[in-house]
Amino acid sequence: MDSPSDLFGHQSSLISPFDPYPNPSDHPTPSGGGHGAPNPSSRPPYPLIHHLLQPGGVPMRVGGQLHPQRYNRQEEEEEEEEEEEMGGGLVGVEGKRLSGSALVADWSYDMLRVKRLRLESLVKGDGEIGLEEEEERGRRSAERGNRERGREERRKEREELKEQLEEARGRLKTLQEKVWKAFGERPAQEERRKRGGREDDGDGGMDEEEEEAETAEGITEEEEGGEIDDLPLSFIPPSPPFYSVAKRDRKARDHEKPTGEDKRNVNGGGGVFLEGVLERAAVWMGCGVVRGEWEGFGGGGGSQKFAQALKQELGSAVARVIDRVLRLYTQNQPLPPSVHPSILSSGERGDEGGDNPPPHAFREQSEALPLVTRRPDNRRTTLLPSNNRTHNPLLPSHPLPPLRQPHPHPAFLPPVSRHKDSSPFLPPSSCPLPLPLLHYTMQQLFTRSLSHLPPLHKGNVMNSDAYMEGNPFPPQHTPSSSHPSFPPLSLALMGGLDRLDGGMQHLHDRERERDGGMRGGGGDGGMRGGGGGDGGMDSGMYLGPGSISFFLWKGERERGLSPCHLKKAKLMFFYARYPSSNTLKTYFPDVKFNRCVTSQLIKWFSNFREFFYIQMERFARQAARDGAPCLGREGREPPLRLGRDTELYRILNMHYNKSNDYQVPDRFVEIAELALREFFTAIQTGRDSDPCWKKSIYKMICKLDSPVPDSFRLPGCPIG
DNA sequence: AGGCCACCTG
DNA sequence: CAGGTGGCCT
Repeated sequence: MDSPSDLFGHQSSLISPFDPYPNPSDHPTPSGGGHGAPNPSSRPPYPLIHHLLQPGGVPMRVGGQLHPQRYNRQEEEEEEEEEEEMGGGLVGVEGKRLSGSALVADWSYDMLRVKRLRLESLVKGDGEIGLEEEEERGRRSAERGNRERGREERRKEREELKEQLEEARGRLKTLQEKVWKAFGERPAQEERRKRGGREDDGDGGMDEEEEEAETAEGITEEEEGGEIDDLPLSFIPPSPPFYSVAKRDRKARDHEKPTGEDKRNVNGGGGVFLEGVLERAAVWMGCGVVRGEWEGFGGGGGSQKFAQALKQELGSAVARVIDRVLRLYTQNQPLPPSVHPSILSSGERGDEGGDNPPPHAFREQSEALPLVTRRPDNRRTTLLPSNNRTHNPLLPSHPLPPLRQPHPHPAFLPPVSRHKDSSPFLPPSSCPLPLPLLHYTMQQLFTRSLSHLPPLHKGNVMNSDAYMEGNPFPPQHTPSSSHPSFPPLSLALMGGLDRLDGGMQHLHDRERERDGGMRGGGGDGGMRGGGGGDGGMDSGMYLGPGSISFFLWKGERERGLSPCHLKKAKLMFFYARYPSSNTLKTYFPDVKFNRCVTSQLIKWFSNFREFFYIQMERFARQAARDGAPCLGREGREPPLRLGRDTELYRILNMHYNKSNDYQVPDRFVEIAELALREFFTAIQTGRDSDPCWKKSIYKMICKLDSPVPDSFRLPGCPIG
């Protein structure tokens, strides 16, 4: 079952698989009785924990009695120890295994002691019965005394816990208010009132009476189990933004956790995000307090744990909010005055920045969503995907359902009709819709997100936007082995949460290392561009000290390429025919890049291009020969148009989108048409006799890479 | 020299 | 889709 340590992947069983006596029930119990009990002396009793078995070494054995509660407390203490170990990151696995073994071993030890006493009493004859009874009476009396002392101690503990609870409540309240304040939201009281469907008194928070009653009644094992059962809500790992409800549900099933709250968080208004965050944090805290895990907020471990819990929940929620806001922003946000539309075309023209755009705005945008592409001459140029929202690949090319796009904007009309007459070397650039991500503070983003969050939409055939909604993770991303990490974009924007984070410097270092490698230009010369045009591919990904990199789960980037990555690469080909190695690194965040992997990915795209060009040439020749009956419906489609009902379209879709789970972007259709016409013209004019006749076409295609949707930054497979 | 490319081949 | 090769570029 989940426990607070789950959150950090430290749910390592308290019973070590290497423990020679993994299951206490395997050992003779007092009630089970019977002969043939294992002789403690014949099996060296728990050498690993021998020192713990020394007198006074095991606090839970009170007066030789078994105290389940004490065991529980011991267990909790050990959990705390584990978490402290995690926090410090200094204690290895052995330490945890040791504590788990100690627990079992002590129990076994007590069992054996009782068993031995019973055996002794059985072996002794009737003559000794009187003495035995005397001893037994004395022992019982002592046990009664011990029990009473135990009760007394427990009562004191409960009182202490109660005090700690009160203190914890106060601190939680303070924290909550700080959180609300930080996000400019309504006060906590209002929040609690709204949440208080089950709370009649409007007192908010957890039901105090109920909770206190629980605390006062003492903590039985059953109640402990109940508390633990409540935990999962608190320990749902950070879900990736755009994680579809269906996938979330499946994921949640894997976690054996209820999903209602998460669904609500996804579908509901933004306020519910924080609601869920604080609620779960409160649940966490409540559990921790009731279970006596905390030594008070000032006790170090407790406050740290709560801070981490709160941070995690906030991080998860904020990541979703940010991504949703960004998506909404690309749909609805008018052009801010600080960003001039011209930067779009300049960026797209490959002007390498230049002096045109307002430097700060330009840089910030390019930091957010630059796109590095490459020319056939092996040079790179940095484009500005965020400015290319005219062809916003985040948006479906067809009209959205009303709920998804309540305020249609002319800029989002299908781009085909707009650009078909433009020069093939000048990518369409009308009606730019920049994305001034970093002009908005966290608070602004959050506030905006709270105002209008449309419900999710999921269709059978996913367009790019739907992809963003429902980016699942490949089957191999099992909950135990991998938790989704946040997309870098969110990571960059989530730095505001760092204040809640203490350290995790080693993770940050790893993140910085990754970032440095990418920003350093990868292996092939890096990016060009003057002015403030390019801040590097991942400038927006830089993570400050103690940053959100905390949310990257260990091992996330320790993988090579999988069939899912191939699939993703194919889908990515719709946007980028010539992705740079930096681009690949950006959009395959769960892949550990080395020279081999990079080459592999580049080879894939090389193969994709090869197939693409072969088909283009083939159909162009066919069109030149037969008058293009293979393209478009005769008499209705203009010549050399790649209708979605054409054979070429079918072939391309079959190759790059075999499972048909992705709608081919209009942009790709445009580019295919363009390539088709170029091949066609070259063939008709006889240029194809030139051995280098294809190069110009390649060069053209190379310039037409589109921004890859941000959703591709998510790790794993794009479509389930 | 190393990276990336198109091209060829299996 | 992978392996190999040669060309081009930095």
